[in-house]
Amino acid sequence: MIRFDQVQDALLGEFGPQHWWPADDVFEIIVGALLVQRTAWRNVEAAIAHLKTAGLLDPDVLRRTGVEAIEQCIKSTGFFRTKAGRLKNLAACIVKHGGTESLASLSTPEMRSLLLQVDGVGPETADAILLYAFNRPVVVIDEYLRRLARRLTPDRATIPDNRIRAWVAGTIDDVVGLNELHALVIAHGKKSCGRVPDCPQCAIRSMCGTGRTALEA
DNA sequence: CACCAGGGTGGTT
DNA sequence: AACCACCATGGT
Repeated sequence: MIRFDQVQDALLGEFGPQHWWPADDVFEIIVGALLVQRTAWRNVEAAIAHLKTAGLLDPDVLRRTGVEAIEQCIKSTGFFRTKAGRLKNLAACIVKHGGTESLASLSTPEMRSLLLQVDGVGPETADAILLYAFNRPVVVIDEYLRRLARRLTPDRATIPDNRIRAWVAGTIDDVVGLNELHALVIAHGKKSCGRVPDCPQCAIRSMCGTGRTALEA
């Protein structure tokens, strides 16, 4: 089986450091993780700037703010009605448990199940929050990673999420590495080679399938 | 014009 | 359990 740290090295060589997450504040990272659902990041930046200007980038404030005001700020992210409600759900959950500082004392499994109880937070968003906002060593699994894992196997077999987790964690188990990996996987997936079978042009090519691409065969 | 973007939910087979 | 429509704006 291909070592995932080698995959990461190859991606790093091709795409360079991604320096995620582009924020310093914990709650801002959490808000960004929610708003970026099915949305390009550049459209999230404007929304966060609006929220910051309006003074809404705080759990206790956001929790008690009307949805219309929130919708106005986040319109650029799409699904703004859905996301305004989800932001309030998240803020309410955080306040209920004493703020981000108190949450930080929870174990990773505890925090994960807590996040998953919030309407609008699914597995990927929860894991992104754990990794990028709370610095927990978590493997964030998205469609890009599933696709990548599949093409790295000899028979292109679909691999269950828990297997992907174990596979990645086998060689990448630290926060910095997992942080960089998720960002690199997305950078790779967004490029055209990420959608073409066996990555005919990129650094991953030699690792796909049996080690030979369809083009070389 | 069509298609995609750092998903999740609820309903239907 | 596997699909499906839906959410909705902004860029290419």
